[in-house]
Amino acid sequence: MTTDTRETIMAAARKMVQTRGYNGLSFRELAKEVGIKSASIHYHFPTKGDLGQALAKRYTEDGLAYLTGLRADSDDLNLWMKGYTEIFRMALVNDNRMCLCGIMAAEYDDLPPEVRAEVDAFTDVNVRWLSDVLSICRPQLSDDEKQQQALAIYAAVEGAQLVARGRDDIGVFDATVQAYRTAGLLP
Amino acid sequence: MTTDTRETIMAAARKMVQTRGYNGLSFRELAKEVGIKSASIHYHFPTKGDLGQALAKRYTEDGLAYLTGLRADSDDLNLWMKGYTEIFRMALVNDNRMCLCGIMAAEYDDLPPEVRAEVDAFTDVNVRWLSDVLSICRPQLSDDEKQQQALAIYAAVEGAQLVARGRDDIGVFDATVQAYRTAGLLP
DNA sequence: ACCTGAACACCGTTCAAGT
DNA sequence: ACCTGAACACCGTTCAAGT
Repeated sequence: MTTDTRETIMAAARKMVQTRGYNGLSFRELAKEVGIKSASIHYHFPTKGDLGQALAKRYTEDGLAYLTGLRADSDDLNLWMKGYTEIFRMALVNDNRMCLCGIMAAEYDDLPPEVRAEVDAFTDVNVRWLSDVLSICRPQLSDDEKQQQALAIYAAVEGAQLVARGRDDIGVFDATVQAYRTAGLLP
Repeated sequence: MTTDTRETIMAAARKMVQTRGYNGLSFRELAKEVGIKSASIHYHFPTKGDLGQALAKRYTEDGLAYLTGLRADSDDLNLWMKGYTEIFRMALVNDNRMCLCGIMAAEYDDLPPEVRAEVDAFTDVNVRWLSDVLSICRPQLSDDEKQQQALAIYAAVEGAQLVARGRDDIGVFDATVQAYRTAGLLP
């Protein structure tokens, strides 16, 4: 069995960013964890921006695969939305981490352009999926309204995660999402 | 007229943090803007944590004064809530900045304890004020329910700001808040 | 193909020294 | 009371050098 150094780097870096953000990611610390020198990280990812871009791209791909699977595995709307919020919930359960692109969105102005583009792409994937779900359960909405409603759902869930993370209390996340559901913001 | 160096530092630092976060705040850059050497910043704020703490404390005090004023100036619920979301809106209008404590919440794990405590205090002030407003317009709710509803409103608005900031589009913020209002999440 | 040590300009912090 | 230069251990990055 061969361990792919590039993948090892990405796995460790993803965890670091989900905990401390893009600015909090240190090549030297990362190198120590992987067991190589920090200069060697640059062999695999020439700049920190390249690494950030690769992380966000992979994160979005994995998320999209999960969301596509959700819709393929059942046609129960409740399961779909439960599965959607579950991604964000699991990040918190997993060492009180955040959504990779949510935490980097807060650092938006400090992000290299290539990372910024991938953070935007993650938002697009979320909005697109939610918008598709809304097409089914709220067919009376116009495309613009669906798009806007989807963005509102995404924003609210990211906010719930941000606030619950600060409280280090998964109960806050659950109760907040429940409040969204009760209000009818989530279908 | 005397210019208070300490205040000059805080004003410049607040803007930097609202744009690039606590980690993005550089003493050397800050010193350049203020016109002193970076070592001199340490005379006023021994550590970066001290500065961050002072910033968040001041930000919360100013916010609380504004919110208290809102309730004193009218007894129109709509004006209150309009005024509430307006704080977050203005940060975006003002060079696409974020709520000081919202952006620092994303860096929570990297924050010195004294800064963390002030970020928590800001959340508490928001939840308290919203909860008081809910006491008036939703008197049937229990204290726990009001508290939870207030937290959900705060989380949703922070999320709206985070996402709209990434889009650099005040229209996204407005439409998202409107979606919250329509859903009945905001009173 | 993959890794390294050494150097560079950055960072927060400390401290002895200046006025 | 307020500021400074110099030093320290950090940071991302570069590059010539190793295997």
